[in-house]
Amino acid sequence: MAQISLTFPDGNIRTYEAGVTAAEVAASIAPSLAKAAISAQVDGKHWDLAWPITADAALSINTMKDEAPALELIRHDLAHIMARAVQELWPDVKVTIGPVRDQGWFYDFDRAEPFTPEDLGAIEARMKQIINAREPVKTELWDRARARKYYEERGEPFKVELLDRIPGGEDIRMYWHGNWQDLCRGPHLQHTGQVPADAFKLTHVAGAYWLGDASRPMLQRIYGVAFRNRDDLKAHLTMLEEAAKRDHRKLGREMDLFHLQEEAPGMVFWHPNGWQIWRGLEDFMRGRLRAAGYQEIRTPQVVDRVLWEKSGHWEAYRENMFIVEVDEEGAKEKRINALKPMNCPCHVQVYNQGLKSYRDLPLRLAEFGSCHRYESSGSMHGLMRVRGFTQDDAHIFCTEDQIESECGAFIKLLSSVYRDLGFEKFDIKLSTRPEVRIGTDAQWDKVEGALQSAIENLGLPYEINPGDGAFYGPKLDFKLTDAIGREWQCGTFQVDPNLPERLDAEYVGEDGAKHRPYMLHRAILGSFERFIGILIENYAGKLPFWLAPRQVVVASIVSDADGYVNEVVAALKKAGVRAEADIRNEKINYKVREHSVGKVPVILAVGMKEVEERTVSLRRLGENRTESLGFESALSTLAFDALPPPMN
RNA sequence: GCUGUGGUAGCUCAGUGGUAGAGCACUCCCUUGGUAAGGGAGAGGUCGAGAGUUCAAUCCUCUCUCACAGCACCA
Repeated sequence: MAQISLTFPDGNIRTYEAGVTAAEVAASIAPSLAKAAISAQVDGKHWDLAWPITADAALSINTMKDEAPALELIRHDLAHIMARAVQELWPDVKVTIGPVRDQGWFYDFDRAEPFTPEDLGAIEARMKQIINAREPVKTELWDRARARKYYEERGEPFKVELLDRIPGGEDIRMYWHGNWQDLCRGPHLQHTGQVPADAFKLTHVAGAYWLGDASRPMLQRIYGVAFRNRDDLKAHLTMLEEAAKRDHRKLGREMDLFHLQEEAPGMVFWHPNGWQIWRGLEDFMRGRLRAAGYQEIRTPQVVDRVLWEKSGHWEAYRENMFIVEVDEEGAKEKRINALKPMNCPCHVQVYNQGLKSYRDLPLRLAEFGSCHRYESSGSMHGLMRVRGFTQDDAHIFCTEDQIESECGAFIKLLSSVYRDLGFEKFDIKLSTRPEVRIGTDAQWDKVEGALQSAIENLGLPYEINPGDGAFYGPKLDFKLTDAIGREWQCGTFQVDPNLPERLDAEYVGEDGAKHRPYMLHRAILGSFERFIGILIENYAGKLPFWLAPRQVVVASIVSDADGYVNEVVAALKKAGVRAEADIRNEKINYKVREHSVGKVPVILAVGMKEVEERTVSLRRLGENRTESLGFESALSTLAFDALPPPMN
């Protein structure tokens, strides 16, 4: 037998016979390690303990303490155990695939009737039996023909199709969980008892297309979550509750911000409180854009199809456009217009008015552009995905040489905006040239390089998404992270030489000849609707003072203080603070509770003591203590807090 | 768009083949109370829309619509 050398994480090198399994290696080190082992890393690759190692390698043994491999194995084994449980309970159900995902796994089944919540309970119970039976997990390499025959005979058409999709050279591996087997590339645990029986939960059922293809059959997908121990599972379920508490749809109703209704699906009815947030955000952005050298414009909502044909949208995007037909007087045919789904073609129209010189570039045209897109019914979600929305859109017309500096300036602007809105962390993704594209490689080199060095000059980390750019140019996507760790893609920066070409934008260069400008599409918030939804969820409704729709409620403790309450409110309003009086015939406890639930950041309570001393008792949302302040000092403090974050 | 589940008072939800109920909110009365729900009374619903079955439909059937959870989509 040939010998191989295995290098351990501590640098030790040991010699074994070729074909030794990771389990045997673990046993050779210590019996306790053999017992604790769940899998191995062989040259960084996640390795089943039962697989033979045939060549020199770096090896480390994983135990349940190694979070990533442990979770992967637990979740992956649970997928198999669940599939086995389902087939034991309903033998005619066909199995398909069941990958590990996010916090757990799912498995897709082909079954005529949908699974019910009661079914999930039964499956879960059966799974626990399988786990408690400590059934051995075995792996075997099979001949492709044998595997195919096996699944054909068992009437498992989806498995046959999967088998046929495995590339020719690859091993066909079977995994047995007790007497039940599944086609799987592994690795897996050694026996089902290694899966913690109290740290998983089947969460829900949903339809899902076979292989994610809408033209293929719809299967029944069962989702589960799983962790290494019960506490982690609990923590996860608590986190879900926390996310549910922050749901902007719920908070939007409670805080009386907006509503949606049947007659206008996907279009938001903003209430006074919600619209106040919007205006606060819009004014803030307007200030930042002005300071960054943008000029604000406004372009039409309804535009003739002719323009959309020129821009290419009619061909590529018509499915998603709201079409407006108009009977024009005396016309033989209806004139066809579309609600704009994007602002860019209109912005080129503004650019095209009057001859532009290279001296005018870069020209930055910004619009809080109201757009409409016919989103499919199933995709809409509160404010996060709507059919009518407003982008903080802008297009920068510039020369190729100006792209890099414009990109750098944009990232600076974006990061200051995110920071001031409470998002410290964001990621950048650079999407590079796709297979199908226009333009020469030299142009792509130059433009991609411009984006890349713009990011690098700012010393920011970024990832590359190879091949994910638009057909006309590369782009940057900016993803921010919210208070509970969720990521939201908001900002974007796209380089586009195509639309100026299609819509015939040009400028006169230094040489006196006409040139095509580049067009940079860029947004920071993305859409106001969605971004406000993100803000609400990020702050759990407790928006920063300057954005809060109702900033201060002045509440009387006894009705003899009502006059002073009104005086304080009037003074606050005059100082630019959004203040309201609460002089209802209710106890102060009641008022404090109601306005706390309503997420009002500051409550000023006023009783006879305050009237006599000309003070206020100030209570901030989320704090249980109160602070006594003089009238004037409260006024100046709150007036200062009401201002948006300053620019620097 | 697809699969599944839903739509009953402003909100959260119960309920029944014989045209409906709770809690909170709302209105009024009592209460003037010092920092997260004081007490009492009252008003409020075409039971998502349309069609069908039935002596009778909020309830059963069908269609539509919207919402929710996924999937697909997001040039």
